[in-house]
Amino acid sequence: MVRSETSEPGRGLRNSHLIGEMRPESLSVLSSLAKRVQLDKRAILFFQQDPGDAIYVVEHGSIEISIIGESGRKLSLNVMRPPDVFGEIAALDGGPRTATATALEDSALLRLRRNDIIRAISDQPGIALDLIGVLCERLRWVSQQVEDLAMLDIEGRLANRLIILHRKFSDERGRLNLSQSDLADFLGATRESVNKTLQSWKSRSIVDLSRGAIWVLDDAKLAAIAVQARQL
Amino acid sequence: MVRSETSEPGRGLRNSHLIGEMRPESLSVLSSLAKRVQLDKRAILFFQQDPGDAIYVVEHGSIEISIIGESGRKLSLNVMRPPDVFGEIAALDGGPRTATATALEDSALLRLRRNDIIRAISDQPGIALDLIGVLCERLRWVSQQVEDLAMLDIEGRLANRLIILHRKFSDERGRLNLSQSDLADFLGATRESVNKTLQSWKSRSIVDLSRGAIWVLDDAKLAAIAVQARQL
DNA sequence: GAATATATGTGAAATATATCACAGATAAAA
DNA sequence: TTTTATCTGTGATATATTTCACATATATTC
Repeated sequence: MVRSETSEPGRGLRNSHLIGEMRPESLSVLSSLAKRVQLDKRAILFFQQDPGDAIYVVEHGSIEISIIGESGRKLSLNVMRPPDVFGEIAALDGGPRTATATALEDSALLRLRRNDIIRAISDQPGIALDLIGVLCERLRWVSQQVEDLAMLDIEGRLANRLIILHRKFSDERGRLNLSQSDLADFLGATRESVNKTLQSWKSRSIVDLSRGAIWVLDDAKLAAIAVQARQL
Repeated sequence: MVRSETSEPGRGLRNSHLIGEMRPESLSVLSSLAKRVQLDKRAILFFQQDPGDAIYVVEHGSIEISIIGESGRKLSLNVMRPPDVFGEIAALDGGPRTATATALEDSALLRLRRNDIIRAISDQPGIALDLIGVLCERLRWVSQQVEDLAMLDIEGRLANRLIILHRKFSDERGRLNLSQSDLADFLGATRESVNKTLQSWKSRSIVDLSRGAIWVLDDAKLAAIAVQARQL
């Protein structure tokens, strides 16, 4: 699955979000420690519960972070793209992976190992603050997910997610390449339910649909649906 | 609501979980910066969305961390007791509060402000690692919550939560002081649904019930129910 | 192009849970 | 004690969502 791993360090690190928030002096310390990892499409980088001590930075491609239940049901938590960082929980606390990471397409990552991170922190204490920033960001994301799951019905959750996914993944023409099944996995809902909601939105010209793709036509109406769902 | 705030620092800090994981040399730095806060029962320390830059350590009492929807529905995320730490997200990243903190009883807290924390980190870089530990722990907790909400039905969620709450809050005689409404708020479910599940467990001698209290009689059976729920 | 796989669209039935409407029970206040 | 408020217990009904069972459309492979 993991195609290759070289020790070529990285210009890629310079563009990462982690790095984006980092002081320049932290940069050289970390870049020199990173190793590049190549993943084929559908390769699984790690499973939930695995031991694992590395943090990853996405250079190219996209990595899905998901929870796979024992029943086989999947809940997608996030899709990481350049210059996102993931894997930080297990990397930093030494515990098992809290989720599964899968390549959605051929991808290239930079890997930083726990010991190297700890060592880098003692050289450059500012790095710890940057990592704290990443963890806080992740906590806000997951907390929002809890709130949505507990408070919103499918229409509300779908409106919320679609807005976010659209912002992050749509191409120049507003096309979001995502099957309705995959979208359903993001909500903790079934494909059928998602389809029915999308159909009703299509009839109101809020979205347009085709095989494997969604266009958001009316961002404002979606936002209104999301807001309204919170008030019920 | 906030009864008083003195600058008396703290032996209390020494017992905290934050501190429990900390190097002794970090200790004196932080203790000297903490201020004590007294809260009356039902006092609200902060609301979700509030600005806020302090982290708190529970000295006495208990603080409920919850999300309150615009509809008024409440989802309880956690109850913090000595020596728990909370409020770390906003304190560390400077953003708004992600949840509401309410005193369930008269409580005493230690408050550490953002600037003091940052300053303490530059004196004692090890403190940053301790904070990273707290954030990772919180991420694991919230991630588990997402998984439970998305994957488990009410019976499964109730079994899970009850095991955890029982471990954390039951007194020597195994009595858990918690109304069924409050328990329902922990699950994102209604009191009625919780009651019906508890009744069925009572008939199987898994729990015993009285006004405002629950006894877990058969921990193992509860665990079995939780495991089984994951496989559906 | 034919065959095969994958994605979408859609109704009917089954299921889980919420909502509603009460009737005790128990505790707190007067 | 009487009153009042707050919990608990429980059925009937309503509702959201899943499950199931297909038909159709669109890609991919042979």
